[in-house]
Amino acid sequence: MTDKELAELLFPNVDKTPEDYEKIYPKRNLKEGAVVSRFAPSPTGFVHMGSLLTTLIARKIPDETDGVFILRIEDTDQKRSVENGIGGIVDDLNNFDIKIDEGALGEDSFVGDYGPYIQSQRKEIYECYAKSLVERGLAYPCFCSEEELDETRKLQELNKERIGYYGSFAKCRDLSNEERKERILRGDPYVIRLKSPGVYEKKVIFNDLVRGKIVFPENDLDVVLIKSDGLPIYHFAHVVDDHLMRTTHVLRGEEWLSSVPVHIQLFDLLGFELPKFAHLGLVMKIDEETGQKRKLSKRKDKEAAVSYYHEQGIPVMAVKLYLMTIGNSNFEEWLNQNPGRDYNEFKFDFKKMSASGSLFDLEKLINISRNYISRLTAQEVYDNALKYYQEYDEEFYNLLVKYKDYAINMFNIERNQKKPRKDYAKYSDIKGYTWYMFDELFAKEENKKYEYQGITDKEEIKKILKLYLEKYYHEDDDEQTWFERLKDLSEEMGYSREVKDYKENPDKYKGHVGDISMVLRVAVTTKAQTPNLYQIIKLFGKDRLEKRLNEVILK
RNA sequence: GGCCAGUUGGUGAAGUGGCUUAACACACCGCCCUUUCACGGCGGCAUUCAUGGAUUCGAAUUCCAUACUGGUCACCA
Repeated sequence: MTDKELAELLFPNVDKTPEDYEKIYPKRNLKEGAVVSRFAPSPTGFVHMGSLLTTLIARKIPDETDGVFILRIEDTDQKRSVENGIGGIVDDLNNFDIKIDEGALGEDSFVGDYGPYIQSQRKEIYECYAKSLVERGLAYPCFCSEEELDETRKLQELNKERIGYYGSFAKCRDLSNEERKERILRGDPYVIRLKSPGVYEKKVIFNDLVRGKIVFPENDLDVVLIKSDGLPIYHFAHVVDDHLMRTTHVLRGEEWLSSVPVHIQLFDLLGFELPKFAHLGLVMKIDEETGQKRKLSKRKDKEAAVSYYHEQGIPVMAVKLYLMTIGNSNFEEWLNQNPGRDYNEFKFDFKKMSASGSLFDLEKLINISRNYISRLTAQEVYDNALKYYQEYDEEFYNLLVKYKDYAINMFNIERNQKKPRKDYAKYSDIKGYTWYMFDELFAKEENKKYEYQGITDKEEIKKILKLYLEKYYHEDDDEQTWFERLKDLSEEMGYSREVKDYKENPDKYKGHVGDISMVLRVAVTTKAQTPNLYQIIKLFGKDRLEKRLNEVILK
C-alpha cells in the first residue's frame, strides 16, 4: 500500500488540494512593508492583561504600515471553550476600542476574505494539508494510547532521557502501511503525527524581533498534528492559518518560544514562507502566598481580566497608556514630552521592547490614570462618569443626570489651570469625593460625620458660623475679597489674620485663619479635605449655603 | 532532569567599551509653598549593574563559568 493510498484512506472526504487553497487565499495585495498581524485567543470569554498588551501592539503595527489586523479564534480544544466565549472576547476588544480589520464577529459571523476565522470551522483545510503530508510520507497515523505514552515518558524520566515521541520511542512511526490500514479499518482510534525529519544534533537559527538571534536544536519530535477528535493541534493550525491568512508578523507570548523549532519545520515542510516572530515578555506578578514572581493568572488574579478595569472605572485609555509604557521603554518619555497626544502618533519599535517579563504595577497604572483624567475637560469627565455610574450606581447616576450643569461645574473646580487638580484616579472615586455636593446624599444621616479639626468646641463653631452668615458672607465676592473677609472674621473672633503670626506668637491668638476656614469647610461639606472652598461655596449659592450652616448652628 | 530565555534601587526601566561619581518615571521619605487636600518646587533614595573569572589603558556594556528567576517538554492553547 502506498502512502498516497493511505492518505486517501485517512482522508476520503478531502476534495481540495493545497494548490486550490493557494488560489482561494491569494497573496495579499498590500503596499510594501505592510504588516499583517493577528490576535488568536481561545474562546475563554475574556481577554487577559498580557494578551491585551500583545493585541495592542498587534493592532498598532498594521495601523502604522497600512496593514491588516485579524481576530482568529482558536477553539480546537473543547475544554478551553466557554459558553459565549467569543462574545466575551469581542466585547473586551470593543471596550478597549481595538478594532479588527478581519475576523470573527461572533459565533457564526465574520468579516474578511480569508475566513472562516474560527478554527473549528476550518477543519477541512487542516485535513487537506495533513493529507498532503501523509501522501509525501511526512505524517502517519499513531495508535498509541494515553497509557502507553505515559509509560514511555516515565521510562524516559527514569533513564534520564529526553522526553517525547521520537526515534525508537516513536512506536508507530515505522508501522507498515498494511498494518496501519488494518488497524484503521478495525476502528482503532488514532492521531496523525508528523514524521519529523529533524536531527536533534543540528541547530535551527531564527531571528526573534525582540530577542534577536536564537539557536535551538532541530525538532525531532513526531508531534501530533491532528487529534483523535479530528481537530488540529495548535502547532499545526497556527502554521496553516497564518500562512493562508498571509500573516507577516506573529506576535505572541514568550511561552511559545520553545515551540518555534516545530513551527519552523512545519512551515518548511509545507513549503510556506516563514513569517517574522516576536515573542513578548510575560506580564508577571508577585504571588502573595509564596512571594515568588509568576505569570499573571486568569484564575487567581482579578486584575488579569481586562474587564476588571472596566468595572473599576479605570479609563480605557489609561490602561492602554500603561501597557504602552510597559511595551516600549521610550514611550513614557515621549508621552511626557507630548502630553495629551494620541498614543497612535508614537512610533512603535520592537527593539525598545523588554525581553524580560515585567511585574504588573497597579500603582503605576493608577498614576497614569490620575494624570489622564486630570487632562480631560469637565464635560469629558462628566460623560465618562455618567457611563460608569449608569452601569454601577443608579442613585448617583440619577443625580448626575438631574444636576447635569451643576455637576459639570463641579468637575471644573481647579481643572482649568496649567496643573489641574488630580484627585480622581478612576471614575469610581468620584462619588466618594463629591457626594456632599449633592443635597440628596448630604441629607442622609449616616453621612453626617463632621470631621472638625483644630476648633472642636461646639459653641465656638456655632459662633463662628453665625457671625460669618450675618456679617462676612457676601454672595458676589470674588475669591480675594472672600478670603479677606475671612481674615476680618478671624480677627474679630481673636484669631490671627495670617498663619505666620499665630505661629510666631501662639499666645496672642486663639488660632489662625486656617482654623476658621476649616470650621467653614467642615460645616459645609463634613470633610476636612476638599477642593477649593471658595469655589464650592460659589457653586452652592446663598440659599444652600445658609441651609447647611444653619444645620450646624441650630443643632 | 533536558532545552530556551532573562537577570541594572521597592517597581517599570535608560544604557550597545570612555560623555555614567548609572537618565527618566512610579512608590517612599524629608523640607518649602499653602486657609484643608491636591498641585507645584527643592532634596534624599543603586559608589553600583546576580556572582566569580577573563579580555582591555578602561566594562553595566565583550567572552567564559556558576547561581537564581521564568518559560517549555500534552491527543491545552
